[in-house]
Amino acid sequence: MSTLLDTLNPEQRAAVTLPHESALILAGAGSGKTRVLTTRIAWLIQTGQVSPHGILAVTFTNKAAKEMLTRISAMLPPSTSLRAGANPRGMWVGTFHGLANRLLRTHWREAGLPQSFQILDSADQLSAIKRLMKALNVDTEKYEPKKLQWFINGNKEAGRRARDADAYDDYSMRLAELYEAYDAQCQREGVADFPELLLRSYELLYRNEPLRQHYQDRFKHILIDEFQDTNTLQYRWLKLFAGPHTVLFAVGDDDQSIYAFRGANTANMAEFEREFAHGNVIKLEQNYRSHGNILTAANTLISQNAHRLGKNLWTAEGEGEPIRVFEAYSDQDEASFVVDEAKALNREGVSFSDMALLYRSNAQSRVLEHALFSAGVAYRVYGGLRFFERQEIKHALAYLRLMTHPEDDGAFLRVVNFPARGIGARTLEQLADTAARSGSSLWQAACTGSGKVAGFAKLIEDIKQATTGLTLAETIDHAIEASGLADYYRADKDGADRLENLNELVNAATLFSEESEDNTLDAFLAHAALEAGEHQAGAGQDALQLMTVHAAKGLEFHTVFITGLEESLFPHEQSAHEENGLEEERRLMYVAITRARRRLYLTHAQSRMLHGQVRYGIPSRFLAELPEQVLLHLNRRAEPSYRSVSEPAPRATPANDTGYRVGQSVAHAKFGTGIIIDFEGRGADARVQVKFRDAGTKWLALAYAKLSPA
DNA sequence: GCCTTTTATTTTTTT
DNA sequence: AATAAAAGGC
Repeated sequence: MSTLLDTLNPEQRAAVTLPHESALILAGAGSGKTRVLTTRIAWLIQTGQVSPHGILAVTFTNKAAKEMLTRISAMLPPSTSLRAGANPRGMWVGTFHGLANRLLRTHWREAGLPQSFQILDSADQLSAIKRLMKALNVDTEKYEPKKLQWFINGNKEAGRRARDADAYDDYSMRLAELYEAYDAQCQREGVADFPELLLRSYELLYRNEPLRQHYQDRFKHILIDEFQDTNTLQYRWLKLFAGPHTVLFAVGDDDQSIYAFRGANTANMAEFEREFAHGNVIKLEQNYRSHGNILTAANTLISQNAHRLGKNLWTAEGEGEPIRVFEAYSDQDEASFVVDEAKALNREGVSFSDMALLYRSNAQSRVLEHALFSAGVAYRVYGGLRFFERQEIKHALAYLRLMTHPEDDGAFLRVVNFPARGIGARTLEQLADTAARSGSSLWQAACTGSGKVAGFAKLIEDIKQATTGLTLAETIDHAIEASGLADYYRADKDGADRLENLNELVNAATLFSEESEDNTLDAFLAHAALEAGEHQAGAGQDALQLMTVHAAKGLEFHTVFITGLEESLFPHEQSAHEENGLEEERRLMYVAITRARRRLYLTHAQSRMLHGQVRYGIPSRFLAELPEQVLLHLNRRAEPSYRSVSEPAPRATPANDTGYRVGQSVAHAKFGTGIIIDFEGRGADARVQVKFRDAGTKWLALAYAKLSPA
């Protein structure tokens, strides 16, 4: 027992062994947050205060859930061991969405869903919305499908159905109407989008007293990780599980709240303190991860946010190395710098898997990947194009969905004519009419019809017949062949990759059957929707880790490269239009910095390929917000020293008599500093377009504007 | 009705 | 740059 607690500091120990009352743990980055959470679970079980059956632990990502299970089972004696994925002792550990799904699968009847209801991911949801708008003849110029999706999800995440939605003018009232129609369509087709999983299970427990009583009695302890990321609905969801005797243990860090864009509400922390913790708040401020300079940088940066609960991390470690700042000539130059440094570090003994290459948005990984590939450095990309979101996989999944749940019109439309079987727009219109008139699904209309459409229905039926009794993997394999998907991609000259991915899907199914206790097709389809990014080939190898800053939360590395530190990229220009957008970007930067244990690189490029053209950027304001004494500027030079061999020397700027060139930093008496992004005319007529750090982008006549090189 | 070419649009972050 | 929607030819 004591061994569990031996290595904890006093605050951590206090948190782990808190008596039987709810508490809020404010845990800074690297303060042992996950450790405290998992140790508390192990401690509760070992001291016999609760059986695993009575524990509910909620996380946000699948990665975190897996990590938690692994750590808990390592702390408990083998007899109590918990297989990853399965939970023989009945502990509930998972993401909000995963647990909501579990609840709805168990109580589908009470929740008013078909047993085989399907889950729509964001892309599925958007196409369902487009389909709806088309059927209702909505002007998609005036009402953009994306806007409607945003409206629906925003309302659901706030716990509001269409009738309660914020509607104050004609426009939003129309949106609310469409929201209602969308929900009706989903209900008709027996599908649920992500926020629906939560809202539906919330309503289930809210309305069904015996059921609520059952779960409130069952779960004695509820533990929540990353509490700052909960949205209004998730918080209310949690509260339904909490009976009068339930102990809630919430761990969070307001400085790491980076999901406001999907409804996360940091006010939940204050609310929780008032409603449950009653001043029972423990701060974990000792950081065990990073050296001093890295922490100083992080603290200084985050202190510039106005909205904070307040907290300052400290470390017992020394200052460590300075933070290295590198200004690259171009994005390619930046990439080769990173590759060179990573290789050098690797030679010094740091494994590639202990280095992370972070960026603000997924699109930035391309150039980096290219440089790594050319240099022969193994790397692994997290997120980005997710496996289960590839079109060939989506097609295959659509066939599988039709087999188990034929009312899924979205799946039907996706593959009814893919591969092509002579069923065109005209035919489908007629089919949709028939279906609408009889209030049935496209599938039912197809079955009663004749010709090619009926042939398609028969094809699905045949596949279903032929696969009864087969294993999950065999079923999927057969469906891929019989549907004609495999042949289609075999005939396609660019189809080799896609064929391979389809093969990989069969492998994923095999793996899933081995690991999961429920190996039905429905369970696999839910898994595909909920864990779209978890399946990635190439694990286990010593590879450099590439991911967005968002994806890096909760992880740590010996060395971290933060790339693309330019205005409008990081902070992202979109954030300027959002309320408190800049503060969220700063928290994001804070998260990025605090991922590093020993060494941190911050890089930015003068020019970058963006939207298909070269753009000139100015250094991110976040660089200026860091204390100069912890920084080491690796270069301050005009010429690139790092350039890949394949890349041609930078184009010489056309000779002109002005002494200025595109890409150059300049200072203006009134507008401050900026960078020249375009040039026009010569001599006395010469004008330059300058992107200023604070004053926006302006055209200036060189003869009048008093510019000076900066 | 199918398939290729052109045109437009888009790009934040995730369950 | 890359992809989706639209248009045009077969």
